[in-house]
Amino acid sequence: MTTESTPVSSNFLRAIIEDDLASGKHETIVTRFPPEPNGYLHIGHAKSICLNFGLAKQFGGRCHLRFDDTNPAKEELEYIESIKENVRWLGFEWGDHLYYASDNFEQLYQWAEYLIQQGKAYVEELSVDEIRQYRGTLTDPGKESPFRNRPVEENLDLFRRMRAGEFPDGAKVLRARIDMAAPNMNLRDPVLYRILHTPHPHVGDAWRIYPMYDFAHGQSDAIEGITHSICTLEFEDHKPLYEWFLDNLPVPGHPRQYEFARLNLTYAVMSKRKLHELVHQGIVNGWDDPRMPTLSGIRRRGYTPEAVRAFCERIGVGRGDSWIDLSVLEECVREDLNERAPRALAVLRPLKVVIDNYPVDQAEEFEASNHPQQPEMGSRMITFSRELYIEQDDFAENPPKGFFRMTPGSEVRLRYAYIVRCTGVVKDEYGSVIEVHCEYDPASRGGSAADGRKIKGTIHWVSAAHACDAEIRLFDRLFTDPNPDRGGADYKQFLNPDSVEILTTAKLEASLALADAETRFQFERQGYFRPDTQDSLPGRPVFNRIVTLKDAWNKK
RNA sequence: AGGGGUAUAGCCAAACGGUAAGGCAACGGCCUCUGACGCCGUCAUCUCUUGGUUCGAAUCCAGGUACCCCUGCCA
Repeated sequence: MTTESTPVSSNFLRAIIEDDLASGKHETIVTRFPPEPNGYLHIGHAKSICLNFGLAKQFGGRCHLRFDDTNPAKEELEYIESIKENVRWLGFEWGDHLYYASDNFEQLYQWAEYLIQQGKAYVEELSVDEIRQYRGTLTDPGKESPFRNRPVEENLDLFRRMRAGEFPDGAKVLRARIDMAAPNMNLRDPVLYRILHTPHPHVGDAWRIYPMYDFAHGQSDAIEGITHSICTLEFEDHKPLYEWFLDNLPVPGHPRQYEFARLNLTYAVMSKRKLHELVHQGIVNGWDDPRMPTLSGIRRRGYTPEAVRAFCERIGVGRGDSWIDLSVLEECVREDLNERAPRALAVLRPLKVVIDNYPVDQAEEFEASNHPQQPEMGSRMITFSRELYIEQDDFAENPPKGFFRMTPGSEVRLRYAYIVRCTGVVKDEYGSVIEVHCEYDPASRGGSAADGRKIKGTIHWVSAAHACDAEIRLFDRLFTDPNPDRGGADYKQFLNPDSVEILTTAKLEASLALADAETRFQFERQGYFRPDTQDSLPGRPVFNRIVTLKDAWNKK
């Protein structure tokens, strides 16, 4: 029910599409999100998903979901499923347009033979090392392979035998015959096919040879009728090759590739290799660990798809490297949740309070608004009694200047209940305050003073006898450095040892005991929380902190 | 410098030869039964730099500088 109010601003991709539509170059646009199913999607992918699906939606076109599954050595069914689920969760639909590059393998193979017949591809028998040496360097041209000029028939025969599985992995490859002296390394006779006796997650054991990305991507775009093939900057160098295939093959269309800068987030790592490492070395608890920048992690943490979409719109899109501050993402969830999260009272680190002048056996209920700014969200009753818990941070025996919570001798309001005055404390043998004593003002029932006096501070509380015990997990950034990738140093040295704090003695208002796992709450004065989807149990909830509330006091 | 890119505020980012949008952050102030939310205000005489063209330049031209990407049978 949340509307995304983030204004749609101009960017170079929208401008290109507007021009193409206005000039009549295209009547409708077709984009695609083309993940390789070799890992879980992360927030950087969300940028690409929002761009591709968002652009298609904005301009009345369509967006395909296509698995770029050309390397079975790294790809798995598990990843295919998680990717579909994540895209759906983000709020996008591909309808009938689910594709796999591997569905095009036969066509790609035929095109490879076509290239051979045209004298534009050949079977290479040099070893990996030799190919590397022959390739030359960034500043020196490469040299031609001794196999580069063999007859078409011989190439065809060898290639067919590669397909038939006659040769072991690595024995041969098929290469395009372009230009070993090209300044663009991608044009120095790129490899088109390699031999891989590995079953494929989507097409099973049908193939012994698999096409490389470059030989599959553009042609798949053409087959699907993609008009705008949007990818990240590192593929810009591949564009001449992308064009070369489209120009030299009888493809049914000619998509155009456009590049944008990938998302970088502070206090996070985004490379698949590093995310794999965090998971497989047990540094985090799986791909959906709430501290992970994966969509699964963000989702479990409690972020909403609306917030992630708003984030992707807000950060814009350009062609220069940029690092978005984590706080931008956090602010997006706060904005979303502030609108719609019901409020509740929860004490994370309890400090016992006894209201000495309140009857021992008495309990009374107060009506608490579920959302003070949105009365239509209703209210619930909270129970008050003689013994309560308040937040340890909300009491100070020797308050710093400007502190207006509970402190000996002064008044503070217990939200929705009464105004109380602290009259004394009980300390343990080490001098720590373990219990606070107060007297309440019976004339302030509901929280307002009968004489109209202003009470500066209002704190949250929970009745000791009526509270629900809970575990609460406080997450913080995974790294201590804003750029853990910096300078090639080992990013793991920047792991934040306090990235998660588990509080096992939290006390919640009773209404939270059976909280629905999909409901996000604002625990007043603290932050937004949601029950953990794996570990929360009815009556014994486990809450994840999604994000804190802004805190002008703590900042001082 | 082999090739390809990018330079606008602390972080993103508009502007398409007509006199520097917007968001986040920050900083003041107001409001407040959440130190939240909300509201008001401040925040680039200037667009990496040096020249040039022009009545007029972030936008065009020339030369510098900085940073990013490319030598996988990965994508």
